[in-house]
Amino acid sequence: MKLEKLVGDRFKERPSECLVDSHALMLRGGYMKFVASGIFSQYMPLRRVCRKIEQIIREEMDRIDGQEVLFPVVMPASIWQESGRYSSIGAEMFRFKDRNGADLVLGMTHEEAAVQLVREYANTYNKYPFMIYQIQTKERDEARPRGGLIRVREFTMKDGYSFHTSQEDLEQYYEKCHKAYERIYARAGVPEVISVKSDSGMMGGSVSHEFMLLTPIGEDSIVICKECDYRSNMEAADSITEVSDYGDAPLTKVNTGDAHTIEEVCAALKAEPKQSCKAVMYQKNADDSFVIIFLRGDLDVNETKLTNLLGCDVHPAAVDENSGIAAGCTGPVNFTAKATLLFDSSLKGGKNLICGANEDGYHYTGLTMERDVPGVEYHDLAKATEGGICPVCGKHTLSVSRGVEVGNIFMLGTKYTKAMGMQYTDANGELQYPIMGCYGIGVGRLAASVCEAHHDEFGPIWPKSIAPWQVHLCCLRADDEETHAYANELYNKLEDAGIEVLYDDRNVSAGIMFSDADLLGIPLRVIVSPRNMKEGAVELAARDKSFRDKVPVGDAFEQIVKKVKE
RNA sequence: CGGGGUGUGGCUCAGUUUGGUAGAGCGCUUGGUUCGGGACCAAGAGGCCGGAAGUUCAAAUCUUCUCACUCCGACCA
Repeated sequence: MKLEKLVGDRFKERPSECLVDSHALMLRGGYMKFVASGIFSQYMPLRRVCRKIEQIIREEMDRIDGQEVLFPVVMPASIWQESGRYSSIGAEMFRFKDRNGADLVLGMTHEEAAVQLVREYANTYNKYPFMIYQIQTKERDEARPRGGLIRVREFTMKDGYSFHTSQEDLEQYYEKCHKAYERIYARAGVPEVISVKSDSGMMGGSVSHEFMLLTPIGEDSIVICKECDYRSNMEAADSITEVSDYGDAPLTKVNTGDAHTIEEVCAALKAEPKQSCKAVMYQKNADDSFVIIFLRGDLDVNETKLTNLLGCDVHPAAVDENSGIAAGCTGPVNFTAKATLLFDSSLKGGKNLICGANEDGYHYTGLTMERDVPGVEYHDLAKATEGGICPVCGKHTLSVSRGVEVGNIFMLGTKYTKAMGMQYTDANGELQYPIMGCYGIGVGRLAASVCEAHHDEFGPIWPKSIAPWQVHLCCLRADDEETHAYANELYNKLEDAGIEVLYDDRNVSAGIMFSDADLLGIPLRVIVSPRNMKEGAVELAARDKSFRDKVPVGDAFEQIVKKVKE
């Protein structure tokens, strides 16, 4: 391929709306073009990167006996009504009508389509287990696209669905798939991707893992133990705390004046936030009824754990006079207003704490949970914290990092097969519902993540396995006949040998040529120039700066082939 | 959905406060000189200033409405 004819502009200025480096570099490097919020067209370089990622995924899925299929993008509402998700999923799903007024949706995930595809076929236990997967476009009307390809509304995803006749079989396959995913990330050049325990969200099911690339631009918070192998998404992370025992003290009402926040109250009473019991208020989305969570003053509520416990969605409360709640002075003792009260485990066994007295301007000191609020049930509702206690090894070794989710795997159970009436006859002649697993990887997001993990100020540094081309051949001073003739010859030889080479023989300055090469991030750069020709040499340089050598003109072809193959 | 911000040649942006003939740099075209890290000189092309309505002798600039994009939050297989 000649760079001269490569469609797509490369440019110098960083677009102001780009906060994320991969976003800026992919626009600047002519990888993609903005079309609409969260929607991009891909130019050839990005298409080639994505194709290589897809091929790696395909090979690894085939290796664990996946069968590639293709589901439709447009689906009738009816199969989504069967699973119940037509109503449970909100505005995130694109919905429209066909000319006859029938309801259609654009696929944002394909569990329904997968069950629809195999439910008549897989009617006997003999046909199990099996896994089907596709690599295809997903459409999601995201509330807030961001970060270039990190979060978009239209994207390519590999999604796989496995079907089993026993939980043990699913677990075995899940583990196989977990390993396949590790191979995929390693092959794509990001072996540092880790798997973490995750919350299952709208997919349903019990056990799930997310594959995370740790980076400050990530949208998820990841809790990692530095001592053992405990790793979890913040959403699903257990919070363990020590008992807050500050000795015996009587429950005493004190005037705290205008102090309302935990910081103000604790400062006024010369205590640390850990010694307080704070109240965090929510309202159920369904009926606006109040939910109050009491937890230790230095902790925050993990809203995912809260909604999982309640079984419904909530929003932060808007407290008014009619609620009877004394905002800023709310406490568990003598609480009379109407609300659901929940207690976080961090308060269990707490002694001599500070809490609101449910009266404006007053707090209690000496709150002792068992004595003053007897018989309550405690739940784990707090967020894990930096330096917190690891739920597995019990040491104060938790750290919290940001991560981008580049894949996930779920044990779905029978949620979809039951809802959609998929059954098979087992060995005893009885009807059973198959157990499902599902496995996703976002291709574009992975490409952007690799770029994010491997770039410098000048451009991406693509790993060889997914680089758009293997060799970037630069012919400096193409107006010099001897130089140009040699570069042409080298280019033709490399092409004939099946090497992917991008050939730049434009008559432009070295600065332009090199900065374009930096933006394209191809691992091996070959520089043919009059200066090198005079020495009878060709220069080979790695984009990642791991080497920069001159080789004799006569050996150049062999040396390049060797570098590409190694 | 709530709160900010921004829409001006292909790109990055000035100009808007205080209304008065539409600007710069990059890119593009042509000619010339350069040439190993985004060269230089000269000559060009290219914009009804997101859209609509209004105020005014006069609107990129003021008013109202609207659309799009973006950031923070909510939401998120």
